[in-house]
Amino acid sequence: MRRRRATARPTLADVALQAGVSAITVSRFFNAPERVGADARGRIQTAVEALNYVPNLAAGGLASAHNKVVAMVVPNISGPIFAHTLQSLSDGLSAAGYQLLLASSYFSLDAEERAVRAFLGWQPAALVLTSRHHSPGTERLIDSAGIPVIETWDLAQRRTPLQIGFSHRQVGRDGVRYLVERGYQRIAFVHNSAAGDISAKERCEGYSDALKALGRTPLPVTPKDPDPMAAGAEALGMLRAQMPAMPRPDAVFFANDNLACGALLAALRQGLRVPQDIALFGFGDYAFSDKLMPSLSTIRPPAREIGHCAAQHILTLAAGGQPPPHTSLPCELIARESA
Amino acid sequence: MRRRRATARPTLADVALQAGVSAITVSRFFNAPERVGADARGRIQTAVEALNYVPNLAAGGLASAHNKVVAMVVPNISGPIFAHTLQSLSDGLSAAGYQLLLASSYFSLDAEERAVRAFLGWQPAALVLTSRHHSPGTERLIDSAGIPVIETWDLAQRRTPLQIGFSHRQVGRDGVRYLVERGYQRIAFVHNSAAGDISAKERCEGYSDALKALGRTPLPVTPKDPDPMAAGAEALGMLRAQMPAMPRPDAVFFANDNLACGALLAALRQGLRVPQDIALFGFGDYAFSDKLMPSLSTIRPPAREIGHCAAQHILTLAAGGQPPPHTSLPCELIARESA
DNA sequence: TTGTAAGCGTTATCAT
DNA sequence: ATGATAACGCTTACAA
Repeated sequence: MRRRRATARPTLADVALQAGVSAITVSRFFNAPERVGADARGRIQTAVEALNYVPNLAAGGLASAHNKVVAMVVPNISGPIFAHTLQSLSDGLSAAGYQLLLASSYFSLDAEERAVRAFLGWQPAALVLTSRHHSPGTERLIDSAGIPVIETWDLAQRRTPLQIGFSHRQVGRDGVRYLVERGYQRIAFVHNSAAGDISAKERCEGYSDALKALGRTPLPVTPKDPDPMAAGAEALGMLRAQMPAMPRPDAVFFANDNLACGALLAALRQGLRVPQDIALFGFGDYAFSDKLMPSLSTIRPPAREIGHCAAQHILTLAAGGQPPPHTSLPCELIARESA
Repeated sequence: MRRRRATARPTLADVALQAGVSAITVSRFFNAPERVGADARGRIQTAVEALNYVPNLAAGGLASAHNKVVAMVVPNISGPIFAHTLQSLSDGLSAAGYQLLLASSYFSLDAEERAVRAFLGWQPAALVLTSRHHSPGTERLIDSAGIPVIETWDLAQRRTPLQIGFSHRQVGRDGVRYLVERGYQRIAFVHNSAAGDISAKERCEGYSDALKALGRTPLPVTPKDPDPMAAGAEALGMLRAQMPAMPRPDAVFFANDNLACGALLAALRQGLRVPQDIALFGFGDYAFSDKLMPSLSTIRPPAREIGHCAAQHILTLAAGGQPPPHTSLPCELIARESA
């Protein structure tokens, strides 16, 4: 049959011919140089440079069933925090010659499933997901994937997948404890349900648990606006408009810093003093959070650390090692001016 | 020779066997379903679901020399702006079934070259780069790559690669014109050379050109601190410490909003009024820029639009079309409070 | 240290 | 509409 080489790119065979060795020796030159004789090595090096040869990784992966690719699904790439995890994961992997395949789910379990299905086709060395909540289809794919799966940004005892993250419930509890210690009496929680962010719901549950344990009544608020900044402002309005019989909250815990920021700017526009009239507390420690005036008190998740740790785990697995199934990385409570 | 199937994953042949057709028919089921008979289609569908079959894309790409992957190199993933381009590129491509391979260069031409070399091994459908400045090695790789290359975030008449972006020199000129129209007399430019960001240098050149055209003297300042916020504060100090014989600048144009933000916060700490005592102007329109008080006047680059346009170009190319070689996307000057 | 042969899972080509 | 066969470019297994 006629050859059907699509590109004019040189192959291993071309390099071998030019260097006067066999193809397998050129293959070894790339994968185990120490097993190639010094003068063969020199001739191969020359040929590679002359031809501008780049190994075809798809072919290599097919032959070895071992692709140097890692796939990650994040809720969104351009968000203020997941990008840090991506960055550190990418850095840790590229140092070891791995490539990163990326997709975003926008907090949609269906989109996540589509991305996972597509990724599996590349037989990646590992699959990194965000959160531990998936569709049944995703679960099925993962189970039959035959490749390591790492769930990040979350932590709960669970079976197969490796987990690297923290407890969102604990974040809710920690925020409440901080606000209570500061003397705040009526603490509300604002949670933008529009996002479909299950982890945010868990932070809210932690908040509720902590308040109930103190004998206080949780006050969850769910604004409707899809834009988080606008939703924050909306929530502030809802809380200020409470029935007069019911005393207004003196502190508000937000599911993320975008919501908190929207509320903070709205509060300032309305002439409210923060934190004297109302204290505001966030989650995420976004880039703007320390630049607001007053600066935003918040909880910083270990975004970079998660990516770094995931990269280490993957390299450990590739080396035949066995990383710990659950890695708990601490969040950091950052006390600033707003609460 | 003994089989060496590494994974237990089902293959096309397994599906074919179960569906009672040949492998090539199953291949058609995925790539051209309309060319498969209705009842064969039904049996194949059943078999695919029963086996949880996912096609091996590396094998398909090898056979067809046509991988549904696009590779992109950005200076950094977690930066405030490139993430938007990544996000829109990823969205545009994943809708068409393409995957995104990602690497970051940290403004290092060598790191870019390494990433390009690794990417080329995947024979991607297209290679998307940031800026038009590359190492000679990268140029060589690109030339012999045989795949479309798109340079983004930059624009200058040039040969092979497609370009999608804007003129950084023009950004420098536009900023100057705005500040001059506002009546500022002595306009400095702050540029953190530590970043190795060639595009920022071009913005500085545009600034210099514009001032010279007006018969004024450019006043470029290059702080040393590697941290951009700190560098902005440092630059402010340098400018305030000018010789008394030389009047202090009344406006400062920063190469990016991080620098401007650092200067803004430092100015407020020093009791300076912005913009009355000193006007500050940035570039990038980062997430915090409209939240500062005073809010930061800046120029917004078409980050999302670039990614979207790149995705369109790639799909056009894949369909055999010929996208325009140079696409100019406008920046938007955003007049806020700081200048 | 180096080579030969077979096979990885898919698609292009040609045939029916 | 469906199939047989030969590639695609590389690596494993075994041999020398």
